[in-house]
Amino acid sequence: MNTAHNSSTRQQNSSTRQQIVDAAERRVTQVGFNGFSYADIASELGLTTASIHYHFPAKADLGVSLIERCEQRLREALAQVHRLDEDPVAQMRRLCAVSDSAARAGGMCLSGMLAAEFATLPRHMQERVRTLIHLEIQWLSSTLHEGVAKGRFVLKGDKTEAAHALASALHGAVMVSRVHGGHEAFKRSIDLIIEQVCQPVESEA
Amino acid sequence: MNTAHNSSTRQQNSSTRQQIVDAAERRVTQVGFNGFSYADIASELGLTTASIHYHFPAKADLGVSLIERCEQRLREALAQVHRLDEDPVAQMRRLCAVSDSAARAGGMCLSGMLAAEFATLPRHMQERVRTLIHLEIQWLSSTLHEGVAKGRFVLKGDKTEAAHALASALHGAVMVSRVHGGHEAFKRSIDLIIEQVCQPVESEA
DNA sequence: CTCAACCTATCTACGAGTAGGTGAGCAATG
DNA sequence: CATTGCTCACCTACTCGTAGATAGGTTGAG
Repeated sequence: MNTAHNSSTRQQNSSTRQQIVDAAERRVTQVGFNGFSYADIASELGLTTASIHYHFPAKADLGVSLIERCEQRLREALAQVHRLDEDPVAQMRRLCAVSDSAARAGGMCLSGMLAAEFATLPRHMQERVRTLIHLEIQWLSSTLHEGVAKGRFVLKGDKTEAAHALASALHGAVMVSRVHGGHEAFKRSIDLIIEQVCQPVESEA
Repeated sequence: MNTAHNSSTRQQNSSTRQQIVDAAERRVTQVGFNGFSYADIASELGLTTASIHYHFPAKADLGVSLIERCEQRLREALAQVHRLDEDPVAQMRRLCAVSDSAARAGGMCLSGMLAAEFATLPRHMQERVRTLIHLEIQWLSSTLHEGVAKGRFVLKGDKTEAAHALASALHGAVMVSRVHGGHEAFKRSIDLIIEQVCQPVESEA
């Protein structure tokens, strides 16, 4: 279940801590950061709230860890993409897949949910949310640049603006489709948006 | 202070009740339905929480009133549009203006925020949120139909799908831009999306 | 023996909701 | 036309539950 041999730096036990963050992430995507309590996670994991406070003294600490992990995953995926020189259209599909799994589960992306809750979040979390969303848009933007350069996308205007619009559409589609239309509507929406905004040139049939 | 002469049907005093709903709406668009308390509204209006409970026994009642009022405004606007046979491109701009004012204020649309909070809302509110979003999409859809018929939009695919995508993009743009890019980014995003998805034919210069 | 990783027990706060009271305004009636 | 009675709109003063957080004890592995 747990492949970590802790051979690396330190990070103590990590199993329980990991599970807490996992559970918190699931909750956030479903009910938001303010929608769950330590008690919820504790009962799910068979712990007490005090034990969670041991790992994350304040809820904001848990929130920050959550975002940082998500951000790190994004950076790693981004590095992977650059290392493998992955096809831009495939990159785009990969990024959409994140939203897609969120939509399939009837939840939202971490970043989207936290953007909605933004005004109620602790300062530290707000800054992290900003950088997380910024990173998403950067990814989209660089994918578009690369895709246009390689002739895989057709796109006249500014790439950063298009990236911003695509990120908006993705997060919006997840949000809207979970109350109206469901996962099918989500897929049709983003297919349409991607098609219209950056006109991907599929490899061929 | 109170301009109501109660000469009409009934609806009792309505002034305070109105103010409560107004205050609640402002709060919801900024911090969400779960982000404010009766105490917040009470102190803003110089009342006690008990007084608000008098008008809205449970918070869910306030929430439902909130949504119903919003829905009614939408229906009225829709009726107005049909009565005046307003230009489809102008209709589209009008609907965008709602999101625009929300984005300008750094908040979200009522429907968008409630969609994000969906899983934590009382059942009664959930149903209303569904119909509200449904109505928005219907409006967009009929506007697109009409616009295409009148040659004001260029749009090949299914209108309902495009409407869904547009609604998603609008709500997403409001949500994303308030944590990254601000109002300017919002405007650029929706301009781009509208342009790409339905290619409005402007009257002329 | 020490320390990480839990636990029990408790505190404080705040939020939703309730109970019951007050006073202004109006309506009917003796 | 003054009295009685009712209701609306608000109040004070709570209850009850829950959430975040703390203090300090226990356990088990190295």
